[in-house]
Amino acid sequence: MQSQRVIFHVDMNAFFASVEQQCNPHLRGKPIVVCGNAKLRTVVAACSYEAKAFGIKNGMSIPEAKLLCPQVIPVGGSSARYVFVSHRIFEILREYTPHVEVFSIDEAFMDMTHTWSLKGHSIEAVGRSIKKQIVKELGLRSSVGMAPNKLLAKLGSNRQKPDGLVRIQMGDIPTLMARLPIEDLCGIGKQLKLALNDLGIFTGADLGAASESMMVKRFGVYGRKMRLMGQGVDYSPVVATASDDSVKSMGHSYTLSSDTSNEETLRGVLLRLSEKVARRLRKKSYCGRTVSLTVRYAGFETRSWQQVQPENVNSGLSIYHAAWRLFMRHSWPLKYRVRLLGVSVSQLNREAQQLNFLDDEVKRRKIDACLDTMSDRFGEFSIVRARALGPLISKTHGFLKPEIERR
DNA sequence: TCTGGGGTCCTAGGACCC
DNA sequence: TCTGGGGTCCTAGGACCC
Repeated sequence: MQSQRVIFHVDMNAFFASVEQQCNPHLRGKPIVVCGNAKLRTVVAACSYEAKAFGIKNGMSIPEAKLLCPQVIPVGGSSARYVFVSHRIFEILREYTPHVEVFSIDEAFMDMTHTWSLKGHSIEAVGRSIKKQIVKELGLRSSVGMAPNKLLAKLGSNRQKPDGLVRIQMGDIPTLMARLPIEDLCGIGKQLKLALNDLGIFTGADLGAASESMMVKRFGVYGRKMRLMGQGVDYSPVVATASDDSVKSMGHSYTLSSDTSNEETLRGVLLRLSEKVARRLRKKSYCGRTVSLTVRYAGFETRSWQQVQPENVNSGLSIYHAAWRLFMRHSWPLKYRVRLLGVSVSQLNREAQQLNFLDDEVKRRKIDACLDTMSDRFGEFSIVRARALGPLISKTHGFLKPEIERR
């Protein structure tokens, strides 16, 4: 019975920006935005509440943010730091229940059905206790939503920010849905909102009252699911996240500092991305069978192609060769200059990469192992294949340059 | 808006096999 | 070969999330 479940959703407030402010006291109380290298084409990944007050939002370009708030401070993000803090947060949550589903780097669902009464005298008291512990240990504020299912728990944590604590019960649903814009429901984005609005559906209540056959006809199985969302119904279980085994793909992409059709530059970027993906795969003892290439052109048109490889790959060179083949087959000769390149590997598995250890294969593995050791010791890309230096030669593409100069 | 980077899941058509 | 139907894999693209 879903009405008997007790689900929490814990959502960190302005996570990256708060971590930065916590680590750098001089940033506290100031409007900051966390972004990639501010000199390149980047967008706001997170902004402090002081920045939000100026109307700055995630996804905005830096010039746009500066227009709204000239004194805004762009801060280059440090993902290792966020991952570290994130792990600690989830450890805290696991002290309350083993059923913790990691939803993103700063969010998790918890099934507290059988454990809340062991941890406090009321459901709200347990929520408060979690928030308090995160502040005490990490100095970070969070919002906690408590409800009979994941959909409503997430809605709850979103309703009060920062530092929220909101419980939604079955009896609250009619009032809540009557005024809730459909786009506030997790799973309804820009396109679905437009399509639903076209059908005269604007609130959660509209959605819940829509005809099921019409919804299924228009949206397929997801139509049925959305209609239930409008009724506040969600049967999906909290699936405890097993540390790394749930990963389905690993990839990296890079937006060039300016659009280019220079083959050497493109090859260099692709090789570096491939090495980066390969290194991550090896670090987690993964290899994968499918290599995908994403190309975004100057006009922002984005295409992707993939190919299953004859055998599992986790070496930078084999990923690069596969990606370059896809590029040559589908995107060469270029009609437009290239804005972004992305490489990813999917169909991951942990089986032995290759059975026949040919001489070349042994050599390749030695080189990879050596690259990994060097990168671990001296930082990523302290050592790279010569081809990856391609962009370094051209001054207009600062891909590797900042990395090298830092040393 | 001169528009990042990391993912997930779903769909639909074609190839291929039985 | 003027041919059915089901199952599975592969590929491309779209929508969503943070």
